[in-house]
Amino acid sequence: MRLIICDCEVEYEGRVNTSLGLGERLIIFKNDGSFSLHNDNGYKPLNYMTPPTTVWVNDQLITEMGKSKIKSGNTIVVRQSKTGEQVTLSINEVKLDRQEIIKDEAVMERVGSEKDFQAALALHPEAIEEGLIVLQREKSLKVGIMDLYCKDKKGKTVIIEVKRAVVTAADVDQLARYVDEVVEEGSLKRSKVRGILVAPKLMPQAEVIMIKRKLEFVPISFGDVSGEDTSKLFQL
Amino acid sequence: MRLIICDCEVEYEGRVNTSLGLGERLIIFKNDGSFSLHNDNGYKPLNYMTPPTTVWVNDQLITEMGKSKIKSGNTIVVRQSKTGEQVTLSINEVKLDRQEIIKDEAVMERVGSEKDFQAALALHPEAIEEGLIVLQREKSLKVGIMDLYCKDKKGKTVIIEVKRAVVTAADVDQLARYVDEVVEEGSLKRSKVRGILVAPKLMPQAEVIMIKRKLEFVPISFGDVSGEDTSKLFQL
DNA sequence: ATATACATGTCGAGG
DNA sequence: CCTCGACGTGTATAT
Repeated sequence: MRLIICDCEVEYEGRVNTSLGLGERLIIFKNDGSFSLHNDNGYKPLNYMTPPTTVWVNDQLITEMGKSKIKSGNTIVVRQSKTGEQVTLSINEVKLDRQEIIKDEAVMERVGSEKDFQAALALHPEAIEEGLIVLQREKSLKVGIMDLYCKDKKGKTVIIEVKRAVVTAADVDQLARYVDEVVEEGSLKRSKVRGILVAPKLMPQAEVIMIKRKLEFVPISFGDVSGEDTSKLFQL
Repeated sequence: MRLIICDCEVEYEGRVNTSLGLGERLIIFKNDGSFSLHNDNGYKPLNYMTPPTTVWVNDQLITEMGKSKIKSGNTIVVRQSKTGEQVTLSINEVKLDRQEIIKDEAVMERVGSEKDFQAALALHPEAIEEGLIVLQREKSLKVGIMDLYCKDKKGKTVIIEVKRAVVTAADVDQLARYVDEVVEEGSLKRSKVRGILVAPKLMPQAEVIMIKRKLEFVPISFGDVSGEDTSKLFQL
């Protein structure tokens, strides 16, 4: 990992074009070829590049990032090998330049993803509705993959779409497509198939569409069904 | 901006919980309160926090980031003031610790956004279809805002949804909602209202829905209509 | 390689 | 403050 703090101008040419006048920034070249450029605001970079990249300093290809010299007046080009997108840096003054070796073998553990939520609901379908039985998780359809395929206590087919955060209009339409396909493919009556959105929150726009498409919403968050101490997850 | 390279363990408790065992990472505390933690892969941080934050070192509130001492054995807590989400760092060994002042007044210029594309299309509607007239941009509806409100040469109402990259299923549904509202609110026949997706590319799933909802797709990219040298934008 | 859906999505504009 | 839609979205997973 190479850290450079410098006064520079920056151009990006790719899916859009951006340009940034003179200013001091932190530049990070990582070992995997990723590049990012930060000012003093926000956790996100102003410009970036995903690997694989090639880096050129004054039209000279850099093979070992740690050994290249960078000084005032240099032009650095970071080029995405696959897409050809590139960032061009015009270096005015280098204020810090360090090559650091950071060793990290750890793998991040994560609890609370949508998959986790879905799994918890599959174990406790009664949290959604009394008498609900989960027949299959991640059932494939032509138009996508439904989260939970169920039957309710009256024997109706129930298709459940799980969202860890908020249900949007797009999510409702997605569920509506699943319900449509199940009705059509199974030659069922629409009244025999229910579609339920399970999430902590529903956007107003989504609610309108939900009602229009005769779908249902059950407000549950991961904490409600995870049981354990993982239940202290935040709801924004 | 404070840069710290250290061996540490990391926990995040918030919308999800994450934990990361011992390893060396780069930590960035920015002036606006944002926090991020990087390993040597990818331009994205492993953990991060958006402002506003408060930072605590061994339960001591830090008021000036530049002046706090951080050393082996310390516990650093970065807390999102509004949401309460927090990252907890257990510092094993500090390998680098620098407080840097970086001044950047520049504002990034950007060309090629969807707004730009929309504006170019409004100037050259003939690129979409001969005889098309743009009546209004960004026309408000109950269910959202349509990009371009037009009439075709036969006098039919045309609603256009512009995408700078790829049309997805969600985008088609979005346009379908707009068409539905215009038909219902204006008590029009569906056959008198057209919905057109303008974008460089259409996903297969999106095409299926498009056909089912009787919408149209016109393949155009920003470069085709921008005319100038800004036309060298990439299509992934 | 391509398509699909998730993300601690974040961010900014508009009401 | 909330809602909504764009983002150089990136990223993993399944096909």
